[in-house]
Amino acid sequence: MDLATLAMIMMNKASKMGLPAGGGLSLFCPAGDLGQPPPAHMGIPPPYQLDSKLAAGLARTPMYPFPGGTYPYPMLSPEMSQVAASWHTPSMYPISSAASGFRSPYPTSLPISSSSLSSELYRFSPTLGGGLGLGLSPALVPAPPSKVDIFSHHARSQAEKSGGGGSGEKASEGGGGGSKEQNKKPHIKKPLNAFMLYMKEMRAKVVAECTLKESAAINQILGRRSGRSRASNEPRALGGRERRGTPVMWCTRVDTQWHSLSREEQAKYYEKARQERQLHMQLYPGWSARDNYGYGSKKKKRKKDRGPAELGGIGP
DNA sequence: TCGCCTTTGAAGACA
DNA sequence: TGTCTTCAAAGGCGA
Repeated sequence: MDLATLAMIMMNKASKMGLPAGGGLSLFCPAGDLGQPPPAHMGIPPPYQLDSKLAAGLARTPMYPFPGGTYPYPMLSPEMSQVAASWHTPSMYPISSAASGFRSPYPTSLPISSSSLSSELYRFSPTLGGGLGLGLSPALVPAPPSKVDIFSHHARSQAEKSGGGGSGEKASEGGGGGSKEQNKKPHIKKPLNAFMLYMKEMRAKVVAECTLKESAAINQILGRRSGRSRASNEPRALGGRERRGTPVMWCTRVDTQWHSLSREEQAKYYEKARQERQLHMQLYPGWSARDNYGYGSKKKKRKKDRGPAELGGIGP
């Protein structure tokens, strides 16, 4: 990526930051002059990924506005910023799996080794977020954290994985109680998948066009498959809402279904999701989706418990 | 205040 | 290997 391209991305991002979410999505532009949504990395709101409670504590932390980023990407060094920006060039994936030591299912091309990541990146491990100036620009951080701090999250994660160190942090730190552990260990959220990224972009549009607020209804609109559950646009009640007597009217004012997107359009989001995963892996090496299993030990979705009728039996 | 609702996709767990 | 489960976002709403 040349400097001009990079500058353009940054300028676009900057301009988008002031726009309402979903703004500029030509797909719904009244003028309809473009007919193509903007690149997927253009319209995502500012980064946010940590648990909201934690995010509140980090609210004052300057974050690198990674285009389309979902995580609280810290203010990276100029070098890392360029790397992050360059990830938006197709086929440029910065991870050197051999060097970094964590899985990398994707081809790599950028010459980033573990040394180039070094503390510049690892210092932003969420473990450090509490008191070590997470996200502060390097210029504002008087002294880099110790090596132990830098790798604490990674080390702990690895220990937990290997089973060594005994049930890892959950047992040693949590002491059997999940809440205490959560207070100590920031909750690193999963990277968003393609559909989630798409939903994030389109939500505002659906809210505006359909005057809907309920996320369940919005998600249903965005994710519905044509012919899957309904042949027409008659009002439909959500499962739960139906039980509660609150039918959700089907919105016909926008055509926002994920499945109605062209392959190219969907590919943008898949690509973006892939970049998100790559960045997530770099920011939180050693993190595993398993780490979030049972987070809060309350959200237990049990789709299997739902009746087949609720499941639709109308899947693809 | 907590958890459900709803969607797709990624990834871990398990048989 | 295939299937199942959980979790990501989001905000309203019932318990």
